Amino acid sequence: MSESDTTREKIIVAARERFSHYGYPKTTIAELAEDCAMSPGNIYRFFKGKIDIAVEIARREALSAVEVIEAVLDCPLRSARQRLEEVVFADLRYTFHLLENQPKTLELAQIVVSDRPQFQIESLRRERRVFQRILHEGKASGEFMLDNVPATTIALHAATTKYRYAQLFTNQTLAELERELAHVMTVIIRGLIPTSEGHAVAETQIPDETTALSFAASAVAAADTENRSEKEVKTGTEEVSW
Amino acid sequence: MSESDTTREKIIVAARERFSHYGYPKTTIAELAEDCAMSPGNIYRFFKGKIDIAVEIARREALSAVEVIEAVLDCPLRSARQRLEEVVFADLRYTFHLLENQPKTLELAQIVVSDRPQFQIESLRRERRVFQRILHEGKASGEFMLDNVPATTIALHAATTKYRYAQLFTNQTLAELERELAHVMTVIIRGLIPTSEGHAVAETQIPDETTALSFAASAVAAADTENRSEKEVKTGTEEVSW
DNA sequence: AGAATGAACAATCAATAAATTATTCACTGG
DNA sequence: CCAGTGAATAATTTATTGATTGTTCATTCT
Repeated sequence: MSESDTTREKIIVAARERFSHYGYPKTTIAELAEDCAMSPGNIYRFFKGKIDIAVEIARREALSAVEVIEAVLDCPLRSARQRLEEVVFADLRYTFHLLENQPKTLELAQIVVSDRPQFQIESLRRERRVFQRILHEGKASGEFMLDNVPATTIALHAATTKYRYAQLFTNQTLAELERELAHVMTVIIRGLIPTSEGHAVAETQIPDETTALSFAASAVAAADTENRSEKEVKTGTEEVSW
Repeated sequence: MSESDTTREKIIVAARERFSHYGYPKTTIAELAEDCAMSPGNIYRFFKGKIDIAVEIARREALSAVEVIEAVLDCPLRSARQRLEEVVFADLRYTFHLLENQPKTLELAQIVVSDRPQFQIESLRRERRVFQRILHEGKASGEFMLDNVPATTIALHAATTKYRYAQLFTNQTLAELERELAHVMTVIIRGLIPTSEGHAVAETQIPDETTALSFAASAVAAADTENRSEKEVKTGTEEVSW
């Protein structure tokens, strides 16, 4: 068992080297086999296919990334607020530098996610757990006030989406993103800190789809028909924010 | 002038029809010319190139989308909070349905943005103006408390990034996204509503890059070398959230 | 003159062929 | 039996070519 484990490791090491140097697509099984001084066929005794080697590498690196973020929790910081801020900024900086310095890593991740969607879901879940732990501790200590820890965790995670792998969404600089994130965190933290008189602010209810927008849509439609002669169906608008 | 203007409109109408039916790439200038009963060369008296026709169409649709959102403001809603919620949910639903029903529209937008990055920046800016107006009104009426309207606008807009063209980032259903967005808005609104004793919660400061993370990174590095024999440089992690 | 043409040229795309690669499996040596 | 092989095959990628398309411009209407 130990024997075949080290062989497997040898393959992973060789693959990591080649993937990060030349990229996943340009690395061939034959090359990996040669690096490990074995035949191509033998690789398949350890991995079901080429993609599975990439999945294993990605899985390990995702785990170690969360470890980096989690380590912030062990650092002697004074408040839950500070922990939260540190973790979020660490995420921004870590992923920003990653995309900046290791483009092949992004490529690998995209390939893995594109035919193992579950991979992404699990990675995000792991990350959320870190958030949840901070919120939980903050609530227990009375520093934060929230009625629903899991829901707030999801909210926090979603609201900071733009600051994970930010270059996928924007071409702002890291400094600009940091300034922006500080503003986002200011609002969020204010929403978590308890008020002097228990919290009075009710939750947001999902508005009815027909309430305001249908009013708005019909108003615009009316304005539209005034000065346009086209008879085609309204197809909507564009502009993208990825 | 009026003559050449209607010719230009004729081209736009023909292009919109073809683009939405067959897509931008599969529509040829020769076809547009035929639709307009003119020669291919004549198109170039009205547009510098094929892409500029797409830009004009996208520009108009982006403007009319903001009109739809803006119309929410004219609807008789009671509070700034409600306006904010309506606008954000309208955005989610509008863009969600757009991607669901009009895939060609997304394609067009991506093509336009990919060689006119400025287009996206301006579209986002227009959208942010709607947010800013609501925040400004809410502040004036005393319903919201914020020291810095432009900064809070940016924060609000950034925190809701995931809910514009959500399918680009996730494959959650609309209902799931709505539930999530409600949580996000709950936290944000709580951060905007004034406390009984003027606001005491200080802004988030951008943490020093070295403070917690360097501590964390070295801790993990130490743990790593314990049980791994690879000598390669740490290349970071993956997992993507688009 | 201004408006429009359509042949000409360069750039891009699609189709196909050629080469490379992933994967399998009957086989070998220990 | 187990670790490993490498030639055979299936799948994918790359290269090549021919056709299509975007764009220009000298020329023709009106």
